[in-house]
Amino acid sequence: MPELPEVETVARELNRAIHGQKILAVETSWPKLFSRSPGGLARARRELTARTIKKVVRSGKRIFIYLSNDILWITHLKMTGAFLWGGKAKENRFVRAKFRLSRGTLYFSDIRKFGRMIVGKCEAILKHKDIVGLAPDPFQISHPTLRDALRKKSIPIKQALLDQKVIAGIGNIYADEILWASKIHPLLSAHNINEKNIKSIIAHARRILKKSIKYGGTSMRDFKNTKGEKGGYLTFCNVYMRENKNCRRNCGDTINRIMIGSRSTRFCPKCQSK
DNA sequence: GTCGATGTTATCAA
DNA sequence: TTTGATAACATCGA
Repeated sequence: MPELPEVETVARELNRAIHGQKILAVETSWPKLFSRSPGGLARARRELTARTIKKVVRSGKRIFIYLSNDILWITHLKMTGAFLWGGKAKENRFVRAKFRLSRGTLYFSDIRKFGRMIVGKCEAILKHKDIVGLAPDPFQISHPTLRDALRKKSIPIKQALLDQKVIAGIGNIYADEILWASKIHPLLSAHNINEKNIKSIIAHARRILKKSIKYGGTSMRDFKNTKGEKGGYLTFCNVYMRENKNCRRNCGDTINRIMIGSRSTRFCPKCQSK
């Protein structure tokens, strides 16, 4: 599910809901959730238990939870991971872990079990191979940084935008939306991108992602916020899930769907010329 | 029942 | 360096 706007939505809600609380216990039926955490579940549980939650923020597509004692707890939701908190966040059969906090239980639900958490001393976790080398997100990245990263790639721009070491936070939905807004063909080679393209990509990415955050992200099937509600951005999508429909620029053409790097890609052949 | 597709990404072989 | 396949999993719809 979750790309930058969805993860931002969750991180903000989580920060409001759980900051200041203490982690009393960690219960899970899915130890693999911590398979990429140094020392696995056992050590993660030791690091988490009895810590106080200082703040929750988003970095790229990941949720960073800063705890007392310089502990950092990072979660990647991957396709279907979701944190659930409060009223409607009832237990469901996809709950893989429960975090008993001072004022309630935080549930981690994950239908496809791709989600992963890593926990440890902040300094060490920031050097973890999954974390080190990640690029800035569209709000942080500078024009020269993105230009240099793209220049090194001879892959289609669509694929480059999905590379978290080029620019973080963009996934399949927003890559297509950003390219449509920028009138760039998704197969255009990344190193053929010009200065105007870069400027356009950054500007549209910021505008689109900001608006999606405002509407709580895009829900196709599974994405839910911490209250179990869907996001409202899908109706604003111009290409995602709109194959064979009219281009919203009324150019007369219809949205096409092709595969790029084994990901579905939607675009308007008329507006997005090579 | 079978097949293909789904918002992500790590890993490995060619 | 890049590409494609595969794997991690489960669900849904045709």
